[in-house]
Amino acid sequence: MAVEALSSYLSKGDDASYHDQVYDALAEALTEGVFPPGQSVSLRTLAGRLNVSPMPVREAVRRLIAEKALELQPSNKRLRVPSLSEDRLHQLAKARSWVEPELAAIAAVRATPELVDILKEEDDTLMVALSKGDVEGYMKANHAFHFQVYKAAHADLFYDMARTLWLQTGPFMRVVFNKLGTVQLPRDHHQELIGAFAARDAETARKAMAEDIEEGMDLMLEAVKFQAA
Amino acid sequence: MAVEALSSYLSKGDDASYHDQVYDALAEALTEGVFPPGQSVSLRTLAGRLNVSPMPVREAVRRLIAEKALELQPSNKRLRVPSLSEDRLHQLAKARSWVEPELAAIAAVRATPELVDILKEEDDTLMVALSKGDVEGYMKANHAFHFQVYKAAHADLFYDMARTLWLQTGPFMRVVFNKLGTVQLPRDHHQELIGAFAARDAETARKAMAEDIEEGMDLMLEAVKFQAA
DNA sequence: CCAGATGATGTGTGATCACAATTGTCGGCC
DNA sequence: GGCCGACAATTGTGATCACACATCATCTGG
Repeated sequence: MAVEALSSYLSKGDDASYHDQVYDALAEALTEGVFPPGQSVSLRTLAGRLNVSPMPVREAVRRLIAEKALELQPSNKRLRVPSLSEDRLHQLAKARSWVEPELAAIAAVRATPELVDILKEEDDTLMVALSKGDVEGYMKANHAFHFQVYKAAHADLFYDMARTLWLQTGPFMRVVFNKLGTVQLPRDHHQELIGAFAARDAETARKAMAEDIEEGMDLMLEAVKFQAA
Repeated sequence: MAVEALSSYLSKGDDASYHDQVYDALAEALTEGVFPPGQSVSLRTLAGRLNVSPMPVREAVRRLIAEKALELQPSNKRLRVPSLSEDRLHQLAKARSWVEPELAAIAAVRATPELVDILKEEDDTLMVALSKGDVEGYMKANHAFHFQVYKAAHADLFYDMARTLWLQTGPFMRVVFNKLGTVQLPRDHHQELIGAFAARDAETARKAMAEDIEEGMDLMLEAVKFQAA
């Protein structure tokens, strides 16, 4: 079970507070889809896996609940990784299709040659994972690529919105991509994006990012419709 | 000091958990601008004012920090109501100008005659507050009006995004509007909005909401520029 | 052999205590 | 009279305990 490997997500020797470290660990695990939707978790179990008392876990989890990355089931009040309804996934797609192209446009005009180089590297490791059929590696690299872009925009509010949206899509995305296999994964628009960044062309960057996201989310929307039937 | 009246925000006799009640109380107080930006607060003080132990307050506050409605100062790690930079306010304006018209458009096609009646009533109380020069009453009524619309959209994700954005703008809005007085407050587009709802016209509703928000946020942007000088 | 009651376990929630760090406040000194 | 240092109060963080409730296992009675 995935939960056991959690402690590897803990940043070691950090001077940040425990609940921040726990939050980071859980957030990363969630966006990378370590937890499948519907997975139930518990404070004490997580605390045990992370070698901390339940206290910091409570605060980290409270924050994740606020970001809809976790939920308390109304019936038993027990903790769980949320499943996505078709309606909610549709809203997520719309929201992502607005914020993330916006971030790409902002980042493009501020792009530096260094950033372009970093993006090329990230995209290389992504392609390697793809060719090896490594879904986990693909998701990790894809996440790294996108957020390298978003960080470069220096737009905190939008950045956090994107982060929250990925937090919600992560678990479901992992399930879908696992089922599809890397062969059917969307041919991403990262090359167009890198080109737009090199040229500092905001509108091309915006459009490339929009297409990248829409294709990915379309896959998930199809999957959720299929699952409903 | 505003903090003292906090207990009136607590929903009495509710069977919800304490931290939820505390959260609701603080959230409402923040969106209505009871706390000025920069105001420092403390867990034990809030707990005392709300007649609960510090424990539920910690969880409520943790959630509000996640939503950027409160912040921990990096230096002291002490709790504070955040101030808005011009850049952040700009992002808030952009985000609100996207989500809230979206919500209005969705709600418009689902509009019922009952909703239209409710909106008319809310708008009446808003106008009364305006004519009396009652800034607090205006903000309360305006908040109620908008979220009556957003609730009708039945789009949870967008709704929560709007809620979070209001949470962040609330404290600053109160300061600005207090300085301006109700005379200079933006002539809202609520009548157009109500008309669009009666006709179930999504695009007119979207445009009216967009203009409503942009005018309000423009006032705040001017204020923040003035304050910077 | 199976169904229903009963105890054991695990759950989130809240209270209380301990601790290190920061802030605020007095008193005394120059 | 104004500044500085020691002491007291307050802060957020974490750990531990208690409790009500839900879930699950076991055992008993038919």
